[in-house]
Amino acid sequence: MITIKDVAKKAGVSVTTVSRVLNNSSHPISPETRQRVLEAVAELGFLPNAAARSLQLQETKTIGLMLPDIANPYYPGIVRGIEDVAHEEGYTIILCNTDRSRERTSKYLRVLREKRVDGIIFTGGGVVEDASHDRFFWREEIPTVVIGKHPADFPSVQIDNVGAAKRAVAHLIASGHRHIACITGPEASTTSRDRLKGYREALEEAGLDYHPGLVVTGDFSPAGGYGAVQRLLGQPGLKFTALFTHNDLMAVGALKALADHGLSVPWDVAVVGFDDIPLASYVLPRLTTVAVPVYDLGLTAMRLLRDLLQGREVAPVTTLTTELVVRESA
Amino acid sequence: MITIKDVAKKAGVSVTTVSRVLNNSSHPISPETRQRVLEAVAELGFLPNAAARSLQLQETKTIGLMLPDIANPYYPGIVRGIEDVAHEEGYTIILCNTDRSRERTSKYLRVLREKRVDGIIFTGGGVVEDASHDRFFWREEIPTVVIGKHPADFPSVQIDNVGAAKRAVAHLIASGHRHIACITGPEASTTSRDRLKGYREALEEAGLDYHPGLVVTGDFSPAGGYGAVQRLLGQPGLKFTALFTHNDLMAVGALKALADHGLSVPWDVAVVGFDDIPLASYVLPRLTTVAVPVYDLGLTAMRLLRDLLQGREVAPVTTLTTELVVRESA
DNA sequence: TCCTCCATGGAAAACGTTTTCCTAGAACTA
DNA sequence: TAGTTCTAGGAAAACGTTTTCCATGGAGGA
Repeated sequence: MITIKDVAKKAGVSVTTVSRVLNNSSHPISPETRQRVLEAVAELGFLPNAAARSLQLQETKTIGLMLPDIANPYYPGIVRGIEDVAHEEGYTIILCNTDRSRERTSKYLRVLREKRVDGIIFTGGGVVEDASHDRFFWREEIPTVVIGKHPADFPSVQIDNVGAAKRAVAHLIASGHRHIACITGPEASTTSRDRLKGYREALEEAGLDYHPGLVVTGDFSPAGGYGAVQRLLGQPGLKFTALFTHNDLMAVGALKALADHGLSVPWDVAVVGFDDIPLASYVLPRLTTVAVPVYDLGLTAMRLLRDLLQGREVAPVTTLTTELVVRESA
Repeated sequence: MITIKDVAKKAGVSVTTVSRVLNNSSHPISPETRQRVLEAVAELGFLPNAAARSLQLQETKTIGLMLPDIANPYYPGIVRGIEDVAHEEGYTIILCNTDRSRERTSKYLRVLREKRVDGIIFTGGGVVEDASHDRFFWREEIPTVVIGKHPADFPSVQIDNVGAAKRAVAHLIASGHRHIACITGPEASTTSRDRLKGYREALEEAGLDYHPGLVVTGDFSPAGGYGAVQRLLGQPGLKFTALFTHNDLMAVGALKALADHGLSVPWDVAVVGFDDIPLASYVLPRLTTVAVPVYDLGLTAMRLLRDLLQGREVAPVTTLTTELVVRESA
């Protein structure tokens, strides 16, 4: 590997000088010298060693991105948003799939700390039980911003889950539905809790009774949605004409389950999802859902982190707006 | 930040010794000393600085992953496969979205080289025009494995695109179809070229004529598939009862276009896609498609890279098998 | 003429590790 | 007993940068 010394030798100057021209330091350099250095750099194809640089500068221009699972279609949009501004700002991203597992999370956190990442963006950790764990692992203070909710008090970017859910359910009610089932995420998910809260608020506001039998818990996966619908349909006396699922993946599973049972959407049962993942508009019938601005979520998260790293003050929580996009399923 | 020196001081030993116990070097260390060091490490919460380590060891335990766009549902599965073995092997992944842009690609390549990544996994670069460009940027020899085809001769993991396409089209023919349209990817895509080749071979083998008017080019996106179908339908005398699209995303767009035209699938026109992205089995009608083992593609790519990094010989090309999964659309 | 200041450049320390030599004593071997 | 081999540990060089000082020579001011 070719180093700054080789460049210095070739240009007939000291490494100091090479470093200065490469970083266009304010220290004066004669035009001829600069020229010679640049030529040497080009001829040798020199690229500074980032490790050496980081060691000296105490910054890595790298950030860690922790999310549950990149294979979940909810996340790639976020990642793209993050990556686009990171790239623009000269940061590089280390991808960490946590699988929401405590072990994987802390193992990755350790690596990120060893690598001395400048910052961390964390998402999908809104799991109440893990509070102590999370706080524990972050004691070291590395600048962090969170997408969604998190027990520790990092700056966060979120959406108004309860409000959005409430509007979604209100839409169903406005369409005349009185018996609205609900498929939630895992019990521990704060996101799902908020969406459930919105569901209940919408019901209450419309003077409708909350019927616990109508809410079944899923796991945010299509299979979970499919199973949930089967459980719903399996209860003899249970009647419902609409379905609110806490994410699109489950909605898609639900759609299939409904079709398998010969129920047609939206005639027999209307369904509205949450997230507006890309596939939502391609499924048949096209899914009515709450559009979460995933790309923007990522974008602003990274911007916040950048501000944090530049020592600026950032808002403790910034809320992005969602939109109910009405398509064919409800 | 706390360093190895602090640990050494606290344990009353030299940094040499600390380093030795931390790396369980073969150099003998008395149990008591080891104990004292470990305690100091734990008490201080010391984590070695990876930059300093890399500088000395000349390895970063980091690999670069270059792909067109993580938001394309074809890729997350691959990434997961890569990440899982990387994590297991102690490697960390830097994510690079190239957008298939020459500029972004070379900018990222530069960063990866500055960061001295131990290796690179490249995918989605099978674009013939870029041969010189790619070769140029890789002249520096950093161990690389490629998923799919690539002009430079790196070890690669691929699938048999022509064979798979041929079998898919043969399936349509076996179902009695004689007029089979085809929606391709961009002209420059080698993947698409291979799939087109398979299409023609299947036709030829069945003694059917190849009709250029039946193949229209898309761009691997749903919108591209939608538009392609419209163009097909817009040609007055054109008749086709089946459609082979070069990826599922376009198939999904095609499904929608067909529905919008009042054509029912598979009765009026049968469609088969390619990739078997997760959504393929949730779209209605469920999509018949060629299942590409994306996770395994990533898995083996990373394993190959690991072998490469360990100095082992690896096969120049390893081909994974695909499977035609017949669902409802054809 | 002497002094000061500026333009230009370099030497060396520092960043935090790993590893190559060394050293010193203890335990063998002959 | 004398030499050799282990065991246990440390000093310092090296990895490749950036940056703080310091040096030199010429220009400008008195």
